[in-house]
Amino acid sequence: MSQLDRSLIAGLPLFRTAKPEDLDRVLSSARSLRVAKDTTIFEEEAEGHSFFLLLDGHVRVVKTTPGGDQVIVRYISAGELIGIAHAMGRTTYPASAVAAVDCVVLAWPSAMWPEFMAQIPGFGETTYQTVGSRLQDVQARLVEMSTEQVEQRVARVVLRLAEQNGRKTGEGVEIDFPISRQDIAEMTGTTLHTVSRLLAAWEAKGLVKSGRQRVTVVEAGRLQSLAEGRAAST
Amino acid sequence: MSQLDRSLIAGLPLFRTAKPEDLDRVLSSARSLRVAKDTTIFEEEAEGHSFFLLLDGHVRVVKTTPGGDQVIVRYISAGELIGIAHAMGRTTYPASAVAAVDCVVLAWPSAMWPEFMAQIPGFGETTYQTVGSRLQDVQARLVEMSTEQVEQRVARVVLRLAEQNGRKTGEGVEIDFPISRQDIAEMTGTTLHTVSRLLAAWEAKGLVKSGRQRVTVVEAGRLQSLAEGRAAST
DNA sequence: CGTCCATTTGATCAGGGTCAAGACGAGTGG
DNA sequence: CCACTCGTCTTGACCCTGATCAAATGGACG
Repeated sequence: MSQLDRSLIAGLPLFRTAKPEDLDRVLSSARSLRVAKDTTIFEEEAEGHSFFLLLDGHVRVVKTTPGGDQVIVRYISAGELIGIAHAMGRTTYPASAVAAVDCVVLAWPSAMWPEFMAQIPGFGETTYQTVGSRLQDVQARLVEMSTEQVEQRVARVVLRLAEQNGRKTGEGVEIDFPISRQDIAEMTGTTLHTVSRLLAAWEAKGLVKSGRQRVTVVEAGRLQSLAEGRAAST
Repeated sequence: MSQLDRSLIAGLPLFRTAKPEDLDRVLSSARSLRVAKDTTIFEEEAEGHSFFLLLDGHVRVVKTTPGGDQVIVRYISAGELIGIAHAMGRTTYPASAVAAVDCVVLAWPSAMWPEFMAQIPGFGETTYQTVGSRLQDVQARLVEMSTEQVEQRVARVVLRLAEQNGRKTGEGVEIDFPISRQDIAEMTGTTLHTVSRLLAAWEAKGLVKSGRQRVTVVEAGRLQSLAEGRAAST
C-alpha cells in the first residue's frame, strides 16, 4: 500500500482550491484499483459504502427496470466522481456503474464523505455544482425524449459523445471508447435495429463512419442540423 | 410593508432547525406576493434575480423547446423553494414557473442566497437534498420515458399527482388543482388526444372519474397495475 | 345567450418496434 | 494456422401504437 502521488489528482477542478497537504491526506486514505472492461464498479440498490474518483477510463451509469430493460443514464469520464449518492442523502446507489474500458479508480469509504466536505476547500461547492449540472442535463434529455423523433435523439447523443469524449482522427472525431448500437439505443430509448439503420443511412450520406463498437462523426454540422430537426440537405 | 408572521414558515422542513431569530431575519427581508392563476412567476432563461418560497398553491415548472413544444418538468407544492438555480451555480432560470392556481409566494433577491446558506442551520443541507431528490426523480422519469408505453406513463403520472397532491373525496382521491388533458400530455410526452382516450377508457372501467380540468383516482390499485405494465383485469 | 376552451371521438397513417435471417469479424482453442 | 463460435451488426417484412387531421359536443363564464 504505497502512497499515491499527488500529481494524480492535483490538476482536477475538484481539488483546484485544495492545499497540498489536503491532497496528501485525501490520497493516504484512498484505495486505488484497476477495473477491467465490462466489470461492475457498484450495483444499483446496493449499500453505498464507498465513493469513487475515476482516474482513467470511461464508465457508464446504467439503470435497469423491473422488466429487465436497461437505460444508460450517462457516461462518466476521467476526473469525475462516481457513487456520490451520499451527497444527496441516499444510502444506496441509484444506478450501477460499469467500466466501458479498463479503468483506474480511487475509492474511499462513504464514511469519509463528511470529512471531505468539511475539510477540503471547494470540494462541497464543486460537487454540488456537479449534481446541479447533472440535473440540468437530465432535464434537458427528458425534454428531448418527450418532444423529438428518434433520429434527432440519436443524432444528439452521437454528437454529444463525440464532443465530450472525442478523439480527432483523419476522418473526423471518433468516440474514444467502444460503443455498440445497443448502447446508443439504451441512451436514446430506441432499439439497436433502428440505430443500425440510422447509422447506415448517415454513413451513406457521408455524415459519419462507423464499425463494430466504433463511431466517427465526419460532418458535425450536418449532423447538428438533423439533431435540431431540420432535415439535412442531400 | 408589515412584518410577516413567523408562523408562516415555522413548520417547514426547510427551517426545521432554524432559530426563531433566524426566521424573523428571513421574513424581514422577504417580499410576499400574491400570484394569480396562470401567471408566470419567472421565465426560462431570464436573469435569476430572485428565489421564491411557495407558501400556498401549486406551481408548474415548464420548459419550452425551440419548436414551441412545452414539457412540464414538475409540479411544486406549498412549502417548497422555487427558482434555486443559484444553488447550482446558474445565473438564469432553467425553466419557467407558472401558477397552477392562485398562489402566495415569498421572494428574496438571489444576492441573499449565500447569506441564507451560511447563517441558517440546516438550510444548505435541506436544499441540497432537495436538488438530489429532484435528480433522482427526473432520472426515474427518463427511464420511464425510455422504456414504457404511453398508457403506463400516463397512469404513473396520474397516480403520482394524486398521491402528492391528492384530496380525499367521496369517490376517491382527487388531484387538488385544475389539470387539463393537455397538461397531462405535457408531462408524459404524448398528446391531449391520447390522454383523453385513456381517461375515457379508464373511466369506463371505473378506475378514475374525470371532468374538465379535474381527475379523481377511484381504484388506485388497479391503476397501479397498469402503471407497472400488467394489464388491469376486467 | 354567445363565445371560448376543454374535451371527445372518428378516421387515417406512418414512425419505428418486432420478428426473422443472415453476414461479418474478432477472439479462441485445437 | 485454421476452424469454430459467439457477439455485433445488417437488412427485409410486417404490423401496432399512438400521432395527426378533422369535427363536433359541452361546460363555464362574461
